[in-house]
Amino acid sequence: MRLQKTVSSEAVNPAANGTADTEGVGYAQPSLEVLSCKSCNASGNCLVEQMTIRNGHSYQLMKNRKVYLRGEHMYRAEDEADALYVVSSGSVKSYVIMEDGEEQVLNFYHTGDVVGLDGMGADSYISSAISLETSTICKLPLSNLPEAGLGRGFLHLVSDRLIRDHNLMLMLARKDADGRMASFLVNISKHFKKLGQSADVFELTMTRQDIANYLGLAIETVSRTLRRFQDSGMLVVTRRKIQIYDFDCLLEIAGTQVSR
Amino acid sequence: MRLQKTVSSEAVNPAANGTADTEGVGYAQPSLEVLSCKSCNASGNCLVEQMTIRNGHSYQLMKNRKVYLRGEHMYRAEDEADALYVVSSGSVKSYVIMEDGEEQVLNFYHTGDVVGLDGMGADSYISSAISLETSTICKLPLSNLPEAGLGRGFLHLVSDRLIRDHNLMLMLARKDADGRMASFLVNISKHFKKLGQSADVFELTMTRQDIANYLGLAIETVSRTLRRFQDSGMLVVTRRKIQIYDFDCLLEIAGTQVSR
DNA sequence: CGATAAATTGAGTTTTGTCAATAAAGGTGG
DNA sequence: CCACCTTTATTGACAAAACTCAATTTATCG
Repeated sequence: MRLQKTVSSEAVNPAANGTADTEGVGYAQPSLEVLSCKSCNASGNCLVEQMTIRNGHSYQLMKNRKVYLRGEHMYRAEDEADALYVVSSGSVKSYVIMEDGEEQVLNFYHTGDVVGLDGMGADSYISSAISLETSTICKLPLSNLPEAGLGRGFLHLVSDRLIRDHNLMLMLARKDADGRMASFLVNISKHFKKLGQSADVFELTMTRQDIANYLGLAIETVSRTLRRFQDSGMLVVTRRKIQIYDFDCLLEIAGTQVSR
Repeated sequence: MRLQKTVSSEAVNPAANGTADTEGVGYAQPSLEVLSCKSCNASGNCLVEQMTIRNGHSYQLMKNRKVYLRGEHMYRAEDEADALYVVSSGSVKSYVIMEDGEEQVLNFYHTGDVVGLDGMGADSYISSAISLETSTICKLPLSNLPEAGLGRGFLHLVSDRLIRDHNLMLMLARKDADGRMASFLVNISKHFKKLGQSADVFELTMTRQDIANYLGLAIETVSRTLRRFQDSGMLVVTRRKIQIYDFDCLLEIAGTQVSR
């Protein structure tokens, strides 16, 4: 095997165990006012909002809002695939566990992203989704979908995800460690910028191990790459905090992106 | 850059130039009998068939059947995204061209596969699709879609594609050259088996360069890996013809797959 | 049959993974 | 509130896998 083996963070992270994520802990019960998509962090960026708002289903969507603590799962592989999840705030990791117990991170999701698309049209999920921090998540039952939201917005949602996946494939197939790391940072930075948050200073919510796993690198390579980026002066890393000083340079190292 | 650079096959392949693929060359004009999805090579495996047949749209789908010669494009990046394409027979490659003129192969498509999903919901395609051999392709105009086929079958179609992409991501992120090559062969073999064709003897329709590019390897590594597989006795390679003798061994080398 | 493209093979180098040791951070309980 | 323990991250030395360059062989196409 070419890469360092990793065990599932599920087995490691204490927060992932216990009953916390199987009970109704953290349910928000806000007033109708608050339930409007307009007041959501993701408003304007939430694709499901665009998808549903025309059909007057936004209220129902928001009513299923829930707070997930770090380590709590939205769903696990083999679970019945009965819903999509929209990240209202916070961040989520999706992953699969391989036969030998190794974990492969498939994607990270931030505010406005839709999680669980790969479960649609089938009985069960093939991946698992876990919250990386205290996150607010809107649950959209799939049973409501066919009638509610399969319009142009939904097609956009799907193709958008496909394109993001293609971007990752391109990154894994053709970029070296520097290129992968730079792409990763650039994508996160762009996302924050789109949300109106700081694009230059942000906190990573995933471990180095998660990043390495996602980028197909060894954890040591992630460490060393970040250090070299810092030594060259284009950013400063303080544990999980990233402070970008030369975004253009990062962009150049990142190279080609597949996007609209 | 970690990997060997490659130029677009479009610029190299003489069949890709000229007017052949912009005119109506190769249009099949069969009788209504032949137009039934039942008589199609992909029947029973064509997801769009499942998607449309209930709605009585199969006739319209088949009417747009066309033969593409090797090197002819279904669409190119930047083209208006106005249709999905179903491979009735033959094979197709989708790819993007990067800034520096390098090509990245995103996927290979065979009988029954749907090409062009990433163009949905947007104005234009971000990738290009080119026929690798003489292929028969059904065109499904997107303008017919919203009314025609957005049922359960379509959701399955989409999630199936997402899962295949995840499988590729997992392969690129965690497998060495042997694992990638074995996965590649196993997937193709399984597909042929599903179609009722030979799973042990088949012809690859893509160049070594395409394979290397798709798997994120150098072309020399592909050559050497195939040779080692042959030396170990598990298969025989004769140029593009593959004869598999020990499928189980190949499966073991391939390792974990993400699938239903 | 000649020219171009595709594929193979060998030699050498580089990137990145592996192993191992250490340091820093964060949480827990006395 | 501090000490301890676990988790996370960093750093160095070495090994291995894969890339690059170069030369050659084998197909393919006009």
